[in-house]
Amino acid sequence: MAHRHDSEPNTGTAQRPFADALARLKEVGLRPTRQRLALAKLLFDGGDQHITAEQLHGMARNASVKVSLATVYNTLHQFRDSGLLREVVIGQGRSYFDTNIHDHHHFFVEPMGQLVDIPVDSVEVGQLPTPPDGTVLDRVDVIIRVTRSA
Amino acid sequence: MAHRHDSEPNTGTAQRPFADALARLKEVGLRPTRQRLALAKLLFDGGDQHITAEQLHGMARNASVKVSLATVYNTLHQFRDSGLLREVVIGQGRSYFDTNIHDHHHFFVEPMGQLVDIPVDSVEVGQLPTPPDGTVLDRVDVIIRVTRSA
DNA sequence: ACAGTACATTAGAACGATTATAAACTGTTG
DNA sequence: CAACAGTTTATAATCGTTCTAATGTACTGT
Ligand SMILES: [Mn+2]
Ligand SMILES: [Mn+2]
Ligand SMILES: [Zn+2]
Ligand SMILES: [Zn+2]
Repeated sequence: MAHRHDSEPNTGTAQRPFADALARLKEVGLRPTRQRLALAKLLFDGGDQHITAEQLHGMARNASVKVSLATVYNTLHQFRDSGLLREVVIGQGRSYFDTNIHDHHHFFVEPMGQLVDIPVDSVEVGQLPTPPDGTVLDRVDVIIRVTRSA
Repeated sequence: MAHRHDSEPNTGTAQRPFADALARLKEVGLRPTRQRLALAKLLFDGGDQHITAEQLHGMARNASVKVSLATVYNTLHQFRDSGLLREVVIGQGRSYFDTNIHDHHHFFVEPMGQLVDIPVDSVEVGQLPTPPDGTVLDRVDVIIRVTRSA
């Protein structure tokens, strides 16, 4: 299986943060290298987050993990391709990688570009129109753009 | 007024494509320069379109309109700020400028990145969650990602 | 019409995020 | 351990976009 579903019973990974990184990599068939283990830990320990490549690189540096920006990009893309992460492209040319891989939507707080999750059942999207000829539905993104008001 | 509403009676601009460009610029208080007139014509003559800066620059070149890419960007942004265009940021770092300024949503055909309009009442988005504290709702974008199937 | 001025256009450089390259390194297998 | 495939890395390249500052143009008042 490529990724885990929300409704599956918890297999333990969420509870054992330190052993988890290795298990995740094994599961998707990626070699557990120093860099991937460290990045997996940074990504999956603690709650869900929406993080850019630059930010993750900064977190790594901050945690004294020696890893190049190129590897951060490589790893994020591999994790995305393996279903460990979801990529959210939003704003001008910025990619966020979302550790919440369940079906959900987003608030996008401009202008600083912060993402906030919206549970999928908080938005009633009924009655989808049929896709254009020769195309098949991939995914529905609802982005609620909000701005600072205070 | 900053822009025209869907429900207003047609004031004639849609019917008189050639006189239209000038009228539109006047309406929003932009000087009718050679470049802006030419770009307005390319944008607003004919049906609605979703166009990138590069594409519009290409259309201009193709129509023997001498205009720099910088001016194409400047003009698109001015038109957007004036309410003549809507900007749709989607895909990795690409901006589309949408001549359909009415409230509506989009199919996004990957991987070539074509946009197709969805009338706003074809998608039932009810029951929006309340925005995060200190923020106020700006706009709701529904993007239905589809892929080639044939 | 003309000068004065604010606004607009432009080529080219700069930018920021991302992707490609190709050489050095490391995990795994036998 | 040897051998190989897979991985990491510094660095260059790319892409769309924005900035700069020099030149050109549209409007205003006389
Ligand atoms: Mn699934
Ligand atoms: Mn309106
Ligand atoms: Zn999310
Ligand atoms: Zn549209």
